[in-house]
Amino acid sequence: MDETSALQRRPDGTGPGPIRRTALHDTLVNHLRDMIIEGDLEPGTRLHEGQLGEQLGVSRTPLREAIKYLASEGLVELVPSRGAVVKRFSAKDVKDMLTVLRTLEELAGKLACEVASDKDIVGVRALHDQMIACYKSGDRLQYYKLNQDIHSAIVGLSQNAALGDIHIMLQTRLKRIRFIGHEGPEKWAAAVAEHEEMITALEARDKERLAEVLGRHLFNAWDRVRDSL
Amino acid sequence: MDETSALQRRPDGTGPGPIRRTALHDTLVNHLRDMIIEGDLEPGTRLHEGQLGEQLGVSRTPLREAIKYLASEGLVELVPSRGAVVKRFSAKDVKDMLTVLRTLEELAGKLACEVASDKDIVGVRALHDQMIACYKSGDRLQYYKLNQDIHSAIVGLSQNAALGDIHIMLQTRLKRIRFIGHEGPEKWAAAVAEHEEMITALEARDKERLAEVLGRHLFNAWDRVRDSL
DNA sequence: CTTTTGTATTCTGTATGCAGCATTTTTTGT
DNA sequence: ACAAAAAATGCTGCATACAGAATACAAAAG
Repeated sequence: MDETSALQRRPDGTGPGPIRRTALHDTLVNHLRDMIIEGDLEPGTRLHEGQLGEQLGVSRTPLREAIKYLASEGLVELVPSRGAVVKRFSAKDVKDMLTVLRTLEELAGKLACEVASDKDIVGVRALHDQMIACYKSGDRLQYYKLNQDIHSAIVGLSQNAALGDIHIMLQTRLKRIRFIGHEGPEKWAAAVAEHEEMITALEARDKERLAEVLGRHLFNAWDRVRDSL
Repeated sequence: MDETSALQRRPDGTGPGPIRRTALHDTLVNHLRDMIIEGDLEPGTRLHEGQLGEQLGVSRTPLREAIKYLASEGLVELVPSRGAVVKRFSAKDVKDMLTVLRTLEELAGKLACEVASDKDIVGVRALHDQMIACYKSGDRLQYYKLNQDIHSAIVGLSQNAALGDIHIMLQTRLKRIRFIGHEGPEKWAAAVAEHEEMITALEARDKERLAEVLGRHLFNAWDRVRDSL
């Protein structure tokens, strides 16, 4: 087995040069976050510093720092004298998060209609068209990714940094849930229709309509995942 | 001036063993947060690990972990190879945060009217009465603290953990700003009047009214601090 | 006098070592 | 054989040590 862990190698594996271009801290945080989101580390799992560190090829010190960072993000929980465990979200937790997310996206939609430039709106439209293409070709994974990107992009249009921060945070906490919820074809179609409506409202800069669609979209999202909890 | 803060007993001290009941991590995080909020560490200041550690009587390792935690909270910024600096918020940043906070408190108010128990509402009323007493006696510091407590309490009534988390985070980021903004007597009176309205609406479980007052209250708060930026 | 370059110092980033607490296993008493 | 106590194991929490990067300083060249 290759002793140099994947963490310390460049992602694209291109030629020689500095092994590390991004700070190890960020890399570690991202990697751990992905492991949690993708279920490599299930909720309730203890984050074993020694073992995990060896597995990733780093010593305990930077690993602990990354864990503390994630704890502040709310993905893991720190238990005194006992380390960190992956946080477990109840159905109510998820519903609560979606309630907040809904309100925030409604706000973002309204702000976006007010302050976004035409060019930026065209950019979102482009993402949307890509997403539709993925829908038609049945590329679920890419669809899912673009879906998230679109929502983030709309939040970005609002040009409110705090709103962006919190949105990302909530999206991250929910990602693991959504990762599971694979809705059936008819629900999928409904979601796509909602997206069509969204982009139309945005292009028309119709604040109220956009907010309403965004809210409904998330409400339906809750409906789609509630069974799988 | 007491230079040695009692974060931890020094090993060379001959006194009885250091009594550590709360985890050092939490203590450090809270202490650093306070230092930032109260202006001991001004925006733009570099967090000097060696010096700061010696000052607080802890080694660099737990200090760094606390800093990473605060970085995730958004109070400090991590610059690769250069450590951490206290984050500086522009006037627009503050306005953006207040915009989000406003929306969240409106949501919290509506939810609170729906799900809060009568007993809990009585509890908020008690805080309110205390605060009024502080207003009449001119105790600004305690007034300020109770003010925050009331807002947090209303959010608490909504029984939405995610909402609570985010609210605390935004309040924390804004605390330092508010710490500066000392409004004059007439504005203070206006704020108190708004609080009276709030508690009335809450006791009547009047969702829309409570949301409206909370929103107006924060909008005015922005007016009160905008000059001092 | 200004600019540049080489050197020294300081600070961050990471690894390692040690002590204390938790938990589990073994031992002992009934 | 079973329960309780005691020892042993493993892990976390903190401190220290070391290496590399960045900055500050100084000397030399233009």
